[in-house]
Amino acid sequence: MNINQNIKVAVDAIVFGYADNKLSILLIKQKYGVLKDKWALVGGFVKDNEALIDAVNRELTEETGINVSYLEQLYTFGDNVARDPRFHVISVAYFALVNSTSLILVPDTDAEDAKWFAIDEIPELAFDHQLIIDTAISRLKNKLSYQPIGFDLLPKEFPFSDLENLYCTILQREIDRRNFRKKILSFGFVEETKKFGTKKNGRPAKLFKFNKQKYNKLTKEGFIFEINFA
Amino acid sequence: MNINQNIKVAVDAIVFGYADNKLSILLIKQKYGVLKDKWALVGGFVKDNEALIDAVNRELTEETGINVSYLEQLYTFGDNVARDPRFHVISVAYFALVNSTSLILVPDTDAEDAKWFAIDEIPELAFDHQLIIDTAISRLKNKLSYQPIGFDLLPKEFPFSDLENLYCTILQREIDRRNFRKKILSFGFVEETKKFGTKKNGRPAKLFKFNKQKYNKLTKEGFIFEINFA
DNA sequence: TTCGTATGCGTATTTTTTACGCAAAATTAA
DNA sequence: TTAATTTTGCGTAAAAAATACGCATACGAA
Repeated sequence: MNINQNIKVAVDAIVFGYADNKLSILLIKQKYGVLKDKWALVGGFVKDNEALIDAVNRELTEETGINVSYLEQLYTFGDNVARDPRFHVISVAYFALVNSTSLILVPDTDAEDAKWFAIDEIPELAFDHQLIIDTAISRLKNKLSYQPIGFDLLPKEFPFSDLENLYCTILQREIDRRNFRKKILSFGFVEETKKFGTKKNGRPAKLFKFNKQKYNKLTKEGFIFEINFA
Repeated sequence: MNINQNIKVAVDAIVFGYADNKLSILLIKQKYGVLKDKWALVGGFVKDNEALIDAVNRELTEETGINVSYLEQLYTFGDNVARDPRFHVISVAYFALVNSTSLILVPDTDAEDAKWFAIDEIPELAFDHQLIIDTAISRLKNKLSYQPIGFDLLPKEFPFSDLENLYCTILQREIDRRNFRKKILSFGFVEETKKFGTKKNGRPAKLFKFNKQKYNKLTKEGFIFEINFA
């Protein structure tokens, strides 16, 4: 069998972070090529005999040095054959979350500039990266309701109000504080610690933590995570 | 920028059909190459400057001549770099449904042999195609509960018991006939026709049909499809 | 006619969701 | 110091949805 095919394979990562009641995405300023000075997603070409997931992790390390707490394949973009003006490239996009204590960026490793952009302040992007981001946001919104990924955007220990605000912010709707708390606690895998958070005013809040082992155990027993508030 | 990359891009389609209370997948017998006589998914290499979705549709037409009623991207398999023994190939897998009136196969177009295999009678497959199928079945099970794709596996008009059995078969659990009917009908987009189905015994059943326009309209108004029975 | 089988409609019970009142513990303003 | 303000934490009642199940109906077959 003789195959003559000249399509390049890239990976891109949409890295989400959450801080100060805002959802942000990590972007890289291109330093070379026709796209110099344009912002783009973390990503690059896959190497020969390199697994896709290894390629993403490599790019994440090389370009940002950041440690993601969640990573999954999002979608493969390859219906617009002219998405890259240079040649035919398909991009396997990945969806990543980092917890808010890891939000500080290390100095650039690869002579590139990485920066967080709030979701509603994304600059003009290279390629079809805005489409990719829109897809990722949509996935994040959906997943939040049937998978406990919100915890991957928070520090290990957090006050309940932070979790609640995270849901409000990302889902863009109001939530009844008391019912939300009741529901989450009824699951049994969010446990209180003995610590208290320090806030400017108001009653000090107990800090809680997500017990992943317990969540996994419950899941194996048939528990299905689901949060829906009208 | 100079890129030297030698990765091939393929597409594969997992085509589901439903008949006689059984879920089946369409497979193709390989006639050439090292994998001669092995069964494989519908698929092949993407052409230069060909959109991924066009490649899938082309392969579906060339290899099966079948008309799918639902098609979506499933997942891109590229973590096992040796999944194809010949060279580095990543495969963008698609998930397809055909309604049971289109289940009859046309004579082979491309000197290839296509055949339906019940989900529990899949033969040994080429490449990592069993893994791809497992992923697809898992997706089908999930989607069935939050998207009305069951209708894409049935003929235009069907008795309620067929829909109910489809859910039982795919989700592999019992459903209360009466509650299931009540719930589906409460949605408002499954309408009764004046026709009656002909069965061997028992009371003749009204035929129903899925009104897609109505479903789309409700969805735009905020309706969210969901079926969950314990 | 009677029996077996599958359809079609209804109602009661349980569980979950939703709405919302209010005390407690802190900071800030008076 | 005291009162006002803010945020947390707990509870209870009403509304809605899920579940369980009874039973008449309509056909073919014995």
